[in-house]
Amino acid sequence: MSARFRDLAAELRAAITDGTYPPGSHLPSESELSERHGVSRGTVRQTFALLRADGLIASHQGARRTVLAAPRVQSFAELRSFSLWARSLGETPSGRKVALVRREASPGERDALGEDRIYHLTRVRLLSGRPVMIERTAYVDRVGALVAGIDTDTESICERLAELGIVFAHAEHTLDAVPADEEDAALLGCAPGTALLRERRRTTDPDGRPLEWSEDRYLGDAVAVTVHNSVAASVLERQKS
Amino acid sequence: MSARFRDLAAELRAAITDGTYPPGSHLPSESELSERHGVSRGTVRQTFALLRADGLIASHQGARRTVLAAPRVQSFAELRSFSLWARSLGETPSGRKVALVRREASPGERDALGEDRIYHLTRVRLLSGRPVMIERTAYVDRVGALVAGIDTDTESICERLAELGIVFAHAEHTLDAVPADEEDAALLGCAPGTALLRERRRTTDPDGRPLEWSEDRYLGDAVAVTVHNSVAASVLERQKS
DNA sequence: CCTGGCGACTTGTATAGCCAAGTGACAACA
DNA sequence: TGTTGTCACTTGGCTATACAAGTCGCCAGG
Repeated sequence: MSARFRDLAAELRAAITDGTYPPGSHLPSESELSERHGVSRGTVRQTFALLRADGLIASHQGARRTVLAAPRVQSFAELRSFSLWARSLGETPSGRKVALVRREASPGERDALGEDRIYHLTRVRLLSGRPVMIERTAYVDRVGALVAGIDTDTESICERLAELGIVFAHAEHTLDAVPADEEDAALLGCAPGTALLRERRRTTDPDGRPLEWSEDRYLGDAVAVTVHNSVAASVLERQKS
Repeated sequence: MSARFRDLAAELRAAITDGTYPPGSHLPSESELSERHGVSRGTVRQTFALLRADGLIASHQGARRTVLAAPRVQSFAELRSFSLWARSLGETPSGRKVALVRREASPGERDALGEDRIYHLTRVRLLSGRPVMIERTAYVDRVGALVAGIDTDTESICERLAELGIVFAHAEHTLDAVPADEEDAALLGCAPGTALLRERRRTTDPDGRPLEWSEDRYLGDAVAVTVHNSVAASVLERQKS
């Protein structure tokens, strides 16, 4: 169906997950896999490149590849979708729309999205009934028009947009800590000054065109963000604010 | 010197940086580059794979590759090394060792590092004289022994360890927000309860063996962390704490 | 028992070529 | 004018081969 090396990667991922190749064990050699699956060595190498980018395996010239860890599911999608993430934890996600307006873009929003008019959505997200984050998102006009047609309290925006053909491909996140202001405190039901984890996110489609610009604030004692990086696939930067 | 495709990637990165190929422009085709540089098309494709993993270019079947953004320097190394990062901002990094002891590992440390005895270092890091973070790091015995021989107030631990043959290859970071406790406040010179960005980090060598386990706390209004991810090279996970 | 060297195996890098599938510009046509 | 079809070009996917360089086990010799 899809490309052969993707199928093979999925197969190996599954084999790692089900314990055929536990962490610390060695994978079959390139030539063995190529013979067993009837593909060339080049295709097997493309497969390994995928697994390596995910941090699943280590490789060294001369030695067989080593399994480092079991695969984690869908990290990119999970990071963008509160609903997906919540369900993966066995929690029930919900939301409460505070406001959705179409308005002039602020200078920061115009800078991030490159448009003069934007849709702005404020939502409180709850995990099993408890408020844990505030979402303040500016959508590009084209996307915002679609968002306006979604029942944001019951549906997953991210999943609906995917069905409508909006593809989120890249995201840049900036994380820092801020004290809760009066509005945050009222929406989250915490004391003003409580430590919040702030995530500012700019998401683009596969061509690098901006789709959304969001500032989310999480209750510090309810949510953490984890990042995995490696010299091979480097993706992080520290920044002064 | 190094592999041809790495040289070519460095050359293209430089060309993007210096404006030869500004963001939004199109790169030469694979065949043109292969001919111009006297390499095969396969080698050119390896080059593009590197640039793509860094989020620098977009590619589509049938159309030439598009430049998305200018390259950022050294993200992985910068994230690990406070000194490198500070110098890249034009600031003067410094540190003050609070304590370095060899002791029994706590349960959490034993879990992260897999050893019973560890070295534990507490340091305050300053940016141009102002304290901005507290570093509390547990080193695996082998590495800690080397750290003990480093003048931690003047040298960069990370750079010294690299010279001594310790290679940091993968890191997993967990980020959340916490209020400053009494000790934090005293070390950073802020009020207790101030919002701090907490980064817990586990770093391993290329084979996945743990090297260090650190809990760093940043002044929220002085430092932020940025993360870049994409569907192609997915590296992030949100986590309940 | 330990050391050194040999050799089979494995991964890294590079080459050359093939076909499929998508893009984009241009020409012909209605 | 607007549409449609064609065609050169480009990237995606795959095969086959070659050699370099590193690893690991094994065996001979001290």
